[in-house]
Amino acid sequence: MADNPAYEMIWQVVGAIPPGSVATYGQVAELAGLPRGARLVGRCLGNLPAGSRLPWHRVINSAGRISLPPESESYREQVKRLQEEGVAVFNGRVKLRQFRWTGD
DNA sequence: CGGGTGACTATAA
DNA sequence: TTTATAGCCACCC
Repeated sequence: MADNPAYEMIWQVVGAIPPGSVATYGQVAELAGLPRGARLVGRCLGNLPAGSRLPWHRVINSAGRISLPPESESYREQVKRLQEEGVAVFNGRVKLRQFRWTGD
């Protein structure tokens, strides 16, 4: 687990994003109680252990784009998973960005 | 303690 | 629409 309690909040919020939907780093941070913690969310996801079941692929940046280097393996993984959930992605840009929130 | 870094954002041009 | 700038904050030298 994390030493930083904020990480657990982030994990909880990210894990609550329903399939077929996406949220921005800033949105996740705010819901986690970290109004300016967008970068922390990015750091947190970057620290995720391989094999984590957290749906990190549902988190994108405020421009509605995937925030990973297009040539990276993680990028392809994210696009693949999103498309499998029915989220349209075109050249790194996510269409249908319905920030559905079931409210926890 | 200081400086650099980055899966971020908002704003301006 | 794109690029440039400036804030942001935990983490790592």
